[in-house]
Amino acid sequence: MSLDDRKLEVLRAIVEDFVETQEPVGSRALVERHHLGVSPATVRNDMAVLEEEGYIRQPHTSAGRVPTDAGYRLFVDRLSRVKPLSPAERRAIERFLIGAVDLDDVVHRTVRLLAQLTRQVAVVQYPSLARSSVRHLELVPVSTTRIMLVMIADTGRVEQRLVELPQPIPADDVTDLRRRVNEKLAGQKLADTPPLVQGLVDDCAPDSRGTMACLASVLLETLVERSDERLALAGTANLTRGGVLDFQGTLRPVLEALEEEVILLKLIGDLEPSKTRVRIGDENEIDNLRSASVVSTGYGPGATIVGGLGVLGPTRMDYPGTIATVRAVARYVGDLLAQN
Amino acid sequence: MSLDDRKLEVLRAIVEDFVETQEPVGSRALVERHHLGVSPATVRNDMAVLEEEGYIRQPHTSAGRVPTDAGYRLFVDRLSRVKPLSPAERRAIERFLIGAVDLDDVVHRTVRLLAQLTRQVAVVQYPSLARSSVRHLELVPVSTTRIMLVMIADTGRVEQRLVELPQPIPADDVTDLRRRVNEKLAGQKLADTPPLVQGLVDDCAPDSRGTMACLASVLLETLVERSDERLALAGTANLTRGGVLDFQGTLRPVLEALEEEVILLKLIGDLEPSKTRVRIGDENEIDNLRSASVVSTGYGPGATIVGGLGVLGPTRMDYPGTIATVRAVARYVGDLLAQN
DNA sequence: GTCTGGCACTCCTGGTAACAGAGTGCCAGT
DNA sequence: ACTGGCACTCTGTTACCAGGAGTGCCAGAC
Repeated sequence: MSLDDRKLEVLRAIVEDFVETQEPVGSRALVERHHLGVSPATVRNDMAVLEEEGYIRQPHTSAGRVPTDAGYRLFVDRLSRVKPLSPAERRAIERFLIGAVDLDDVVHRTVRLLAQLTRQVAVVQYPSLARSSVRHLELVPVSTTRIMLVMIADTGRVEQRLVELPQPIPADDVTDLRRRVNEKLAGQKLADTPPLVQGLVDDCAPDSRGTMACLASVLLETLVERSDERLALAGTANLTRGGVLDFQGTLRPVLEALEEEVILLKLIGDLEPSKTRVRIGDENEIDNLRSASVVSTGYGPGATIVGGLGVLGPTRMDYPGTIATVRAVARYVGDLLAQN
Repeated sequence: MSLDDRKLEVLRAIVEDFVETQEPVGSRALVERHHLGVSPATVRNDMAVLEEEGYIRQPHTSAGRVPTDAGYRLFVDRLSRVKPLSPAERRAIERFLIGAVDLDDVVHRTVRLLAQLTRQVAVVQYPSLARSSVRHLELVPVSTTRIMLVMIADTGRVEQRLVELPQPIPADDVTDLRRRVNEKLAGQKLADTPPLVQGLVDDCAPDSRGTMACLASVLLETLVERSDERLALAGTANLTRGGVLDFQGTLRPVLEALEEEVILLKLIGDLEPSKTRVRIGDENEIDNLRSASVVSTGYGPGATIVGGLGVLGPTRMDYPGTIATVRAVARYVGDLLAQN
């Protein structure tokens, strides 16, 4: 059976009230706060159906109703319009992001901003290397048999690794090496580099091939394979809002999950282009986060995506507002990156 | 009046029992668990004195006694021997730290190790720039009027900043600039560089002075003044051990404080050479941490100190064990850095 | 068919009272 | 200087009760 309009309206009212008050909502309060034009008894009948269908439940007999994960899901998918941001929020975003001096700063400001605006835990992934391109590769002789490899990506990220050489190398050769490497790789997407790196070794004169091979392996390992996606986190203190009620009594599992970078990356990493993703409660694959919801999206200059960002909070969260904020921040950060 | 030996012994017993059980300890339990050779009544008299002196207190009339901050202080200063680490712990440290591939990795492993061993929140400061020396400065032309400045410190830290030039600069001049800058600064302690940087500008030919001044200001700003000491954090989930009892009911202020890098740096940053510092409860200047204790120390290769590390937990913590662990980890990390 | 008012029922909440247990302070006695 | 004894105080638990909120269901109205 399908739910008629009024039942959906009742569900929306329940979600909105519960999000606001944090308390199970009963039929009387509902008709009073939202002018539904029907009596409590009618609402009760609707509620019975909604409960039957699994969208709401009662904590105990004769308590009000509380949305289930499925209820939130329906709410998000069909019952809510994304709230436009207030001018104050827009201003806050702009004020926060202009004046960032480097990439680190951008990421840090962004994550704090996001945490502050949504009043939840915010996560921002650094622009992913795999999706960036090489701006420049620098080779710095540290000793005769060691050079420091520094890669600068177009997003501003910088990565460095020490390369141990099999044999001493004269300074002039380093210059030559630098030129050759840059000619081949500068401007290329990192994801496209592996065959090019291989080409570099193949094109090499036999006497310097050992050195180049060595360099190449570090290049591959560091810049491509090693998926050390960094990220920034802020707003954990927001978990304590709403007392012990959210997260079924204990922050423990949530805090644990937040410490695992791998988990966080999985959370905000699955990016579909320009789509905001909402995972509600049980929809999270991570057991520790079964009592939490995650709103995430990708960001990047223009239409390309170089990283993800998002927020995590109790399932009882203001989805429309949060989604709007996450999207807006992502867009601003993308624009900011595009300016470089 | 001074406290005689038995009173001190009673205090020690109270601290130890309370740390273990988390419950106010009464006179009867005390004589049973520690063979003090006197009756409960006697212990009660001693307790009355200890309370008079401010070392213990009763949560309410006719509850057992609980140590005050002053009590813990006395315990740490005079009543406890630093516990030697168990062989298992030593092995854990070694196993954890070997295999670190770069500085980032070392710091991350260290902070997790520390959190795991002490079962508290761990903080590790990256090797401070101010205390490091310059290994190499690299200048990378990004466009004709922008160059990327990359500094590599002897601790392995790398910092980069973009420099906007007042006028276009030919590639050869960049090479020259790089040589001059390195000749002057490579190998110098960062703290010593400001006058040297000034010297660079003064020695410059007038036509390139504008460029050099520009570079110099970024150098000063970025590498010296900007005290963007980074740090790593782990083990926040440990705050939830001991239920809501520790931290007087709410993690809120503690989590907030942990988000402020400035605060954390202050906590573990005040380093006196090779001394372990213990701040107990109210001794913390930060209001949010009045219910917490911090054990911190400096680390670095040999006798020099390049950064701080430490742990934060409830005042009710195992001080001897924690102090021992913090020291041991700091020493191992120092040795590790010395190997580079 | 759909909605509504009424009613009995369930369950949570808060307050009170009673009680056992733990711990103390103090005092007189060794 | 220590100890046993005793009265006192406070907590935590349990039981109980009344009040309130909310439901489910049913018979009747539109």
